[in-house]
Amino acid sequence: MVRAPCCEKMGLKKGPWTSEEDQILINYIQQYGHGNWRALPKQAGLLRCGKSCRLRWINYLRPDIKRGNFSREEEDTIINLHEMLGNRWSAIAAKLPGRTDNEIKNVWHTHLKKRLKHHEEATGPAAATKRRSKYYDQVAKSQANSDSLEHIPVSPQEYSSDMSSTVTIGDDNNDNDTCPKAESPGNFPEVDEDFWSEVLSTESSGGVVSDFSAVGGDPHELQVPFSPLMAMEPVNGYGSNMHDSMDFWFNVFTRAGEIPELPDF
DNA sequence: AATTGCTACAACCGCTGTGTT
DNA sequence: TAACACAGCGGTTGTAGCAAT
Repeated sequence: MVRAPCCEKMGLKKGPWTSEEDQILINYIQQYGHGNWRALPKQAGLLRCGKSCRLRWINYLRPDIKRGNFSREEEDTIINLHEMLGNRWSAIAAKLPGRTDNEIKNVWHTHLKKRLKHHEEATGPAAATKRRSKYYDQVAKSQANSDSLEHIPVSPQEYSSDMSSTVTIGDDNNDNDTCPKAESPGNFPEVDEDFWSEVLSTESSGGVVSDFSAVGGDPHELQVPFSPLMAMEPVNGYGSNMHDSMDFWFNVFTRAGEIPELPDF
């Protein structure tokens, strides 16, 4: 079996879609659905590759697409989700009904990155880290208080609107500084290479790390409840992408019963 | 009015994950 | 189990439109 090229270069159109093409695609999908994108253009009579049709439908023609500018609330949500999820645009889009990953990615690169940069210039370079730590601090507090997610800030406004009151690294006078260790690499517990390689190999082989004593330590020593994102960072040194590791680490730690699941935004 | 530079966004490209044979 | 097809994802590019000069 020989794999066919993704796109037949010969005779297939590229570039901006015309309104006629849009209409053909809409009519076809409304009538037959889009079971097989690869076969769709031929059946619909379009000189496009399936990939192009899929992108056009998902990013532009789908009836549930929300057009127009992003609201301030949506922008805040993107910023905060981006802090937690990184460049996982589809995951972010899943939390914003009617918005596509492509659209969110564009908005991020054209507006929000700048907005965030200006904001951090005004509030200090560690603002994002503080906000992130504050979020996880509240997760930890909530778990300690009630074992529920009831008090976790689930809207961006709840945990970003009062950034001015967030903690400062090394500010011993700040009573709110409940999570200094998560912010200060110097206080982050030492974890030897064996731990991370063992965790990685255990999970990649399909296993679940539930006995941390077997791989080098007690999860409490890692302060996992306070800072799962910090805990991910050492993995970078082993060639993994930090953001792609997000699900991996949450799986590891939540299944180990150490932190609650992230709230559903 | 013409030119240049910038911004926003649609679309493409290459890669990865998953299901199927 | 390997090879493949396909869908989906994220990075990048191309270009239209606008503002500044």
